[in-house]
Amino acid sequence: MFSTLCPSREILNHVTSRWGVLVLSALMDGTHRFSELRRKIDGVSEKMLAQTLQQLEMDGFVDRVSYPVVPPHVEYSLTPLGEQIGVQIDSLVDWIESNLPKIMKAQQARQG
Amino acid sequence: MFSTLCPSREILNHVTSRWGVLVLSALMDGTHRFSELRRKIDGVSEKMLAQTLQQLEMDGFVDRVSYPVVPPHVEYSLTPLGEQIGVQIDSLVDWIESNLPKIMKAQQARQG
DNA sequence: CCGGATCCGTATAGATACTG
DNA sequence: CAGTATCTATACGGATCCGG
Repeated sequence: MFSTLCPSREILNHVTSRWGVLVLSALMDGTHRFSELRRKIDGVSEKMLAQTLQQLEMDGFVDRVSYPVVPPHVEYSLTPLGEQIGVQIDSLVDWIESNLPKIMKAQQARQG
Repeated sequence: MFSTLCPSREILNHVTSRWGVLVLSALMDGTHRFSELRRKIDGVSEKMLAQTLQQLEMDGFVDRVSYPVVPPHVEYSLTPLGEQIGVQIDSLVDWIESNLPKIMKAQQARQG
């Protein structure tokens, strides 16, 4: 188990953050604009989306391309590194979705 | 993309929480006592460890066995469901660890 | 003594309103 | 449209207490 404040921990915290997971998963479908991501990721605020995208960009997982037009046009996509970690994330998300019935049933059994 | 406050989101938040990831990963090595986990997971406070273990227990990923002796003896282990999701988590953690050099280099390149 | 529960202060996550 | 500024909520750590 690696130690506090080491780089791995920072990366892990960014990637597994509440919105980091969903952003990476969303970008697995391809390039998206800011507002597209905002609509696609239910419940995310503008601030958290911007912040999460900046973190993932600094970590080298997300590529940001800004076109100098008005109104602004910015496109986000995964870098090769981002696609690789996106596979891991999607695997986790898919596992939860497909095993949700089992999980719920296990929760219920524990209640009784 | 599933919506806010749906069960999948809750599970995902627990599992990918700051300490949830590390607890699941630690328990992949087998049964641990509370204090063992506390030592193994660098930087976790007693409060957050207890809280995280309770969440994961309620979700059906962690099994808690308390022996009525003095001093108290409590053992934590993964349920079958927990082991399955632990595999996903470990896969993610391992990927980050083994790709850390690449990630750091990508970060550096972005700085220059 | 171990495994928590509880209270409190602070740091960060988060929503809302505003700007270029 | 794509963000920032400002404000509020909650996550978190630390100290303390407690029951077995």
